[in-house]
Amino acid sequence: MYWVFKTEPAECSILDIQAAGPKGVVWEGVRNYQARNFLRDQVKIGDQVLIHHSSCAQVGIAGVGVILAEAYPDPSQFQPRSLYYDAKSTPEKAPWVAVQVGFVEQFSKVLSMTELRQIYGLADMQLLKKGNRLSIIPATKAEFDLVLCVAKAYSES
DNA sequence: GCCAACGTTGGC
DNA sequence: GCCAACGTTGGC
Repeated sequence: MYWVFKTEPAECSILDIQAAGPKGVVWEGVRNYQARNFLRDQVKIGDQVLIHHSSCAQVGIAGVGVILAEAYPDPSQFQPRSLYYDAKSTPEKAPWVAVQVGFVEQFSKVLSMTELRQIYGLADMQLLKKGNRLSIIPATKAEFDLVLCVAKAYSES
């Protein structure tokens, strides 16, 4: 499948994923049940992920990642010092999961939402829908390919 | 910092 | 299990 993962670049940017090397980064801190369900049940090894930078100066899709490891208990839920600590989590009953995300490519330019909205074929993309707050969003192959195509067009211009 | 759109909580 | 109040997300 194809996905859009939202991240705050101050936390984990496309460059951080690149810097992490072949092991990739731990995609942790998802604390929304709908997003958790996607992560736990449907995100599979080899799935490709559009990395979307949010809450920052340059909001938009910054590059591509790939799933290197499927859902396992999110370590941050057990760490009292972590922002993502969940006092109710126990090793027996751990509701939150993490995956491992590896680097594929960084776009030559962050694709903003206004730019993407202008692309014929992306009109129905969930990421672009008003009020969308999910941090793990499924995308279609057509949408994924189109976004890559737009990124490529920019890199050649 | 505004505010729309959700998600979560808790009294009943 | 309803629903109002409150909290959070996130683009702008």
